[in-house]
Amino acid sequence: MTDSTARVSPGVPGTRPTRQRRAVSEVLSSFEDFRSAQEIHTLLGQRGESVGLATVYRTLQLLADAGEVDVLRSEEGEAIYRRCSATHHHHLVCRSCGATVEVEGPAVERWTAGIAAEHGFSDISHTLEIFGTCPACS
Amino acid sequence: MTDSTARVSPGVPGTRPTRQRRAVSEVLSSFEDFRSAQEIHTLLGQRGESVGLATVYRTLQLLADAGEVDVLRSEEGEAIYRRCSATHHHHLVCRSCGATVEVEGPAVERWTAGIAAEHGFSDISHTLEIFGTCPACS
DNA sequence: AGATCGATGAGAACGCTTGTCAACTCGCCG
DNA sequence: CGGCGAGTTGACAAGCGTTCTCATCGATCT
Ligand SMILES: [Zn+2]
Ligand SMILES: [Zn+2]
Ligand SMILES: [Zn+2]
Ligand SMILES: [Zn+2]
Repeated sequence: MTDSTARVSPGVPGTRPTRQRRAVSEVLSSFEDFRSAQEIHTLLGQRGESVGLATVYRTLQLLADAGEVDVLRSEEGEAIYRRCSATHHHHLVCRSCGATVEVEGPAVERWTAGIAAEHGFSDISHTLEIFGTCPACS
Repeated sequence: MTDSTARVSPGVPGTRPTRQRRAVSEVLSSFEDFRSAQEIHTLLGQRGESVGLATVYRTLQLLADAGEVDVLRSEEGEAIYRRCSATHHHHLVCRSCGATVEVEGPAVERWTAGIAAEHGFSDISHTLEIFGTCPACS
């Protein structure tokens, strides 16, 4: 406390760059579509960069908390992950091939906020995903 | 087959009116909020209308397939159910007590359709749910 | 009533996710 | 450079929601 230097990074959990974290991060960067934790775990094994399943889950959670990946639930309830741009957005996903397009819409953001306020709800979050068949798959 | 009377109900699976199915249906009608299958199972027990957990799941699936209940996933991935109106709508759900408001918005419907068309996607569906804290829970 | 076939319930099985904990690593300091 | 300490890892077990299995029950039709 009396120390003048404010070291932030070291000493703070979840900040150490390890082989495993880099590997997970790289795999995420190499895909455009949403993938489950288990798929990522398998892919890592195939690449020869074996990483424990628990570590994959932990790393994905870190990345999600840091806002570096988007998490959403497949219709079966499985969590799927994808590296996304930092700003708030939603997704247009192809049901057949998984291709994903990030979409934005100030109008929708305003609408949800308005609806929530109108009913006195606070601390709002929302999910909005669009599913369809992409041109290539039609 | 050569019989002229077209009997639909008998012989078709998932159509027999039993005590258990009526019980589940009634419990659903007595609540305004989304509830998990397990909560419904517990509630049935408390009412003295004990129903097996597997049967609760089966019945909820039947009702969902028939469009009589809406199913959505809580943020933790659990499936939650609620008897809803027949027309297309979305939900404003309290994270803490489960209180639910059905909301509609032609603007949003138009927006999603527009985005999808813009990217050449066809056969569109969408999910849109708003989560927050209701006035009573603030 | 008897036959038929869907429906039920108890428990096992399943798949995804999280917890446990000893061994390990990275970064730091002497 | 070697040791120290806190964060990190991995194998495994445990947790949880959901589905499956199968013997038994019961609704409907004859
Ligand atoms: Zn496609
Ligand atoms: Zn949004
Ligand atoms: Zn509430
Ligand atoms: Zn809609």
